[in-house]
Amino acid sequence: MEAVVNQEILRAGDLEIRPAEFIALASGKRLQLTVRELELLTALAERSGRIVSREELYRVVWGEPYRRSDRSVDVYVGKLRQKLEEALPGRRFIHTHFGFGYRFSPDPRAD
Amino acid sequence: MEAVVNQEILRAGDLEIRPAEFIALASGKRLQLTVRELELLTALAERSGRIVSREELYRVVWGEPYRRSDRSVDVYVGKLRQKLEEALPGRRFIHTHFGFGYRFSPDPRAD
DNA sequence: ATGGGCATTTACAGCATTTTCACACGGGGG
DNA sequence: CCCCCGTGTGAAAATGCTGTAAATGCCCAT
Repeated sequence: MEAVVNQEILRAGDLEIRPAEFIALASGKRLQLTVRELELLTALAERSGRIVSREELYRVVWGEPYRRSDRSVDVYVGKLRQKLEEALPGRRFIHTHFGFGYRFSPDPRAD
Repeated sequence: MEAVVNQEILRAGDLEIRPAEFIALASGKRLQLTVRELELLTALAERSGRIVSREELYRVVWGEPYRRSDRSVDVYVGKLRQKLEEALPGRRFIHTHFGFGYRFSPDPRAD
């Protein structure tokens, strides 16, 4: 399934994402994310647990054309990590898989 | 796309390979492979049972040009054996055929 | 027009992966 | 039984990927 939907509410640990309202909450507190950041986080959370390639992420969040040299995904993953770390210190949601891409995991144990 | 399929799940004994997700499992436990390692394992598993020449393996995994002096395939077969041995001790999946190449066999009896 | 916020691009250091290399081993033909 | 050449292995060298910060460009509201 290409993930469910935009009217959905995504939960992942202490995180709650409401794509329809352009809102993400960390332990009930609202995260100050930009549109891109929110969309990237949503895309990752919708694919929770599996490794997602930059190519796929770029396609979904930015829309089609993707050049191997484009580092946008990396940069935005960095920004997300920063804001998530600030909101929920010590947890790590987004994992790097060298050569493959990124994986979102709500569960600290499944790392 | 090369040969069969990326959406496929390959099974071989206690091994399971999901090329689409960049994952290989040994008895359900996830193998920590790099891109090359995973691609080589996939190439071998897709040709399970037959002897595959270095030339063919190199062509499929690396892409064309192959020099007789290149030992990359050997080195990576070594790395795979090491990681497989660690995950599934005593089994032997990749067999050497002196002068010809390698053969992948999921079945311990068919050696 | 100007400033502010966001998106994108670039630069670079650090490190994981990949490739290359040297050497020891061993199977098979003579 | 020996020798030769193909092979396994470990490690060094080269390559390429990623995290981070900072520069640049873009758009909108004022």
